[in-house]
Amino acid sequence: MKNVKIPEVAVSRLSVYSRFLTQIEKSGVVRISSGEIAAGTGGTPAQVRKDLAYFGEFGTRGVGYNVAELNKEICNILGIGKKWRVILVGAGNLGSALTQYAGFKSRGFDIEAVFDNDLNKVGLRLNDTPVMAINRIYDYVVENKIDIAIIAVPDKHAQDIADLLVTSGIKGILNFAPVTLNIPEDVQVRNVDLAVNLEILSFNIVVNNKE
Amino acid sequence: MKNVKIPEVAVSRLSVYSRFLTQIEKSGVVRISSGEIAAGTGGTPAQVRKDLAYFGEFGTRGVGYNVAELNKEICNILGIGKKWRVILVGAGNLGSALTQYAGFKSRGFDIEAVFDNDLNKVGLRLNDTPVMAINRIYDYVVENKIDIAIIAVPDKHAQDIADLLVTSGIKGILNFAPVTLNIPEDVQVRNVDLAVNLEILSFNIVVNNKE
DNA sequence: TTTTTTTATTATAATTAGTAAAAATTAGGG
DNA sequence: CCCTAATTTTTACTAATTATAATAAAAAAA
Repeated sequence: MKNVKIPEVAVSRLSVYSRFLTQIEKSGVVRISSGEIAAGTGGTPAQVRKDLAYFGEFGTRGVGYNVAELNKEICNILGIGKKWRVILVGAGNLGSALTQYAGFKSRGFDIEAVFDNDLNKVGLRLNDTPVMAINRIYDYVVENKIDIAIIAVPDKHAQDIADLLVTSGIKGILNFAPVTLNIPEDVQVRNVDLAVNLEILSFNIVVNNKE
Repeated sequence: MKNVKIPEVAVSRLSVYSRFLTQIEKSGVVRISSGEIAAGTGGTPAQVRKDLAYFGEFGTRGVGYNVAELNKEICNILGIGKKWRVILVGAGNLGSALTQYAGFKSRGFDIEAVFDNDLNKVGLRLNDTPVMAINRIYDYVVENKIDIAIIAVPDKHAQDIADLLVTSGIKGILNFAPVTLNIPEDVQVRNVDLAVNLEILSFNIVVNNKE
């Protein structure tokens, strides 16, 4: 493996390229140029090529890229299709939305169990996914070798859940609680803060109107 | 206003600082240093200071920052407390979760109406927010001077909704549909792609395990 | 064969982050 | 009450990262 650090923004763009390519592939297009990828994903051709160049040579000069082939490569790079084992903690509104979210399943991230501390929910199914008690997380993760956990619990419980998950050997956490989690370095974390996005938008609107 | 471009990552960090300060303020802390802010938000002291320095001098040398004062400044910078008028398009699972999302309301972003094309939902209330028909969006945005719209509709409808919103004079769009929207430059857009985050996580796990 | 298209690679520029030095404030000791 | 030491921000500078542009190479078309 190449020993250059890959910028995280580049990785996130790869993900977007892949989504675009999947869509394009369905519509029967076989070959595509960096310019077309850029147009479809809101970037520049140079950046598309640069992002891909981090990982290898996937195109043919004078021709472009083979859609299916390139998409396969990107999926490999991103670790999609590895059949990650994923659980969700928190069966609230957001949790419920996430179990339904088509974008997860279609990309190989299938939530197989939901955990909640509300005993009225335990034993039921949330959009066809079984709901279990929080105190069963540890055993479940260990026994089923769960890779990734999605945290969608209220702020104040997030760190406790995270600690529990870390102890049980989870590899990655996607955190929707708007708090900064304290997690050991070898466990990967991504924070999705919905309010932050709205606030950046707000800032941009204000700046834009001032100019 | 200063004429230096502010990095978007800096803005997003400001948002996180503010959230942290709000929390700290509640617990009665009056003064705080950049180091403490960094520790609480997962950054470095230098970066905290740098981010703040883009906008002015908020601290006192040898002392630190006044928690309440600094938070107020950041909120001003981000445009929080401006009482943005926000609507949501799409009353599905995700939409439902978003109307409930505490992080929005507590930061001044109160969703005042929801729009959906399912006539069975129209006229009802989604978590206390009225649901209206899609074809009323234009008039509603114009008449009520709506600032921001949140798009939480299926992919294939997202661009149409966006076009409609743009025509009606919206200032900003928070897009949850995993597609690249075509929007004029003077309208601000933020894309929140949940699957992308999971894929970056996946990539990081793979890379981490290889090392 | 020559021109056009398009990628890969290298080089340059721009942006962003980090470091170190300077300045200001507080607090303690003489 | 003044001086010194400790703390912490501000500012200027340096380093690292990321993006853009330019160039070279390969393939296809004319």
